[in-house]
Amino acid sequence: MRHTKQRKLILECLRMTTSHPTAVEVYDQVRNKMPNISLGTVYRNLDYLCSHGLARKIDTCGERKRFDATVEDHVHIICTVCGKVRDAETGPGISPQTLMHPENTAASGFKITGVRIDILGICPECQKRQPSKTNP
Amino acid sequence: MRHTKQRKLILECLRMTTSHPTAVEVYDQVRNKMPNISLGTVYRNLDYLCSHGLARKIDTCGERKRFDATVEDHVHIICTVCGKVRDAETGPGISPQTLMHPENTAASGFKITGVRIDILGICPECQKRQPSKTNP
DNA sequence: GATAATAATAGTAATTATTACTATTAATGG
DNA sequence: CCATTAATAGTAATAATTACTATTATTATC
Ligand SMILES: [Mn+2]
Ligand SMILES: [Mn+2]
Ligand SMILES: [Zn+2]
Ligand SMILES: [Zn+2]
Repeated sequence: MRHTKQRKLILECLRMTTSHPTAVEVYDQVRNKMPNISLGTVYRNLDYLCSHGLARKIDTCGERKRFDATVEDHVHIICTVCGKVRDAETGPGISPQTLMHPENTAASGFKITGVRIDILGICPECQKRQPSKTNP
Repeated sequence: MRHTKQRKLILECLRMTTSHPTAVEVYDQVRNKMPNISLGTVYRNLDYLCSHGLARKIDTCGERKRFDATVEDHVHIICTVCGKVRDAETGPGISPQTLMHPENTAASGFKITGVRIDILGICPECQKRQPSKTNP
């Protein structure tokens, strides 16, 4: 709601990189410009940016979440060992079966082991509990 | 490596349900049959089962991991609010574009908001660090 | 079946990512 | 400028998972 220096800096930092950083990585980066920003502020603002459509939270296979300023739908290549995330360079209309073909993934240098497809939504219980804000 | 009662019970529990339980949910279930099994044992065995191809660990949108005894590739419907997981009833050869069409998801009762597609693999750095076991 | 070797366990402590709390600061509308 | 109050820094708390360690129980061998 308010345009704070911290919020602007965090979004800038996220837009500057393609590394899909963790909250702590954003924190470390952002401290170069603002040495006493707090980690809590970074977490709070990353959540804020996500809930306002300016960033996305990524569930990696590791233990900590990663963040992405690219909000358009796109495919990620995720390392199941270290949790690293890269953007896949796939065109539109690609099928799950062809997604992991070498010609689509070679550039990443990853050794591909599988594809994960999840449909995201809101379950019946949560729909009852959380009526849409436009229709209370 | 050894066939313990605990390990057998945990796998049985996981195979009995379609709920994609968390480690703690498995723990609660399994304690009915073996009241003083420890939570650490549940975590250790779930990891063991996953690394031996008998179970899968699921990254939900929530904070805790879930587990699935169905190891064949299949599509999940995940609640982005509570992290609940259901199996999608999709046939083979379905495209990402049609995955979330109402006719494929209506049965779940979920309000669908998006599809998440990730390619999984091992990054160049981790390939160097972790040479395949068969070729040391 | 008894025995020895040791993988696995129970119980507990430690770690780590994330969230909550609170007094203080600073963005914003008037 | 000033009042309002959202947001912050700093710290404490929470919660999921992992690590540790003495003890137990599985399994291979006799
Ligand atoms: Mn991305
Ligand atoms: Mn499943
Ligand atoms: Zn890696
Ligand atoms: Zn839900």
